Amino acid sequence: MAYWLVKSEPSSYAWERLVKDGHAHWDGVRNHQAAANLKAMKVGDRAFFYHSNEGLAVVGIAEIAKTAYPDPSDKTGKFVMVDLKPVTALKQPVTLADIKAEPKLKDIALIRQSRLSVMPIEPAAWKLICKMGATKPD
DNA sequence: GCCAACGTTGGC
DNA sequence: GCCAACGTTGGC
Repeated sequence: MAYWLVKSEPSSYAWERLVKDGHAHWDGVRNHQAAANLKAMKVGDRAFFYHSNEGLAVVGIAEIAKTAYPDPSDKTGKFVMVDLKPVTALKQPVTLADIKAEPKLKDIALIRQSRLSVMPIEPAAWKLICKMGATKPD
């Protein structure tokens, strides 16, 4: 199983809405690196759900419910989307400040490539962030 | 609201 | 194919 982190602005699609809906279409990605990460996702992979712009924290864990398929909102036909479903909220959100304050996490893509919206997470970093969020890794 | 990072576009 | 201009993202 692989681990990922996906970003969303709460004003466009918040964690609470994913929980309420029970699933989400992760569309709208228009960055090739992010799209490549989407294509590498497999059903059952886990992804941290990060709130950007507002909140600035990892708030929950989602699971990949469907692998990449063409994004109908993309007229060029080059980009893809996946489906997500909620697994659990973190008992305690892990903020960007918390992550920056942890030396072991200083090299994760969330910090190194601040604009990337879909990124892989190392298993060690996954476990650590779960621990910081007082939540079991699986 | 500002600005840094960075991807994309278009002129040459 | 280079590079300046411009647009977008996201932290502060």
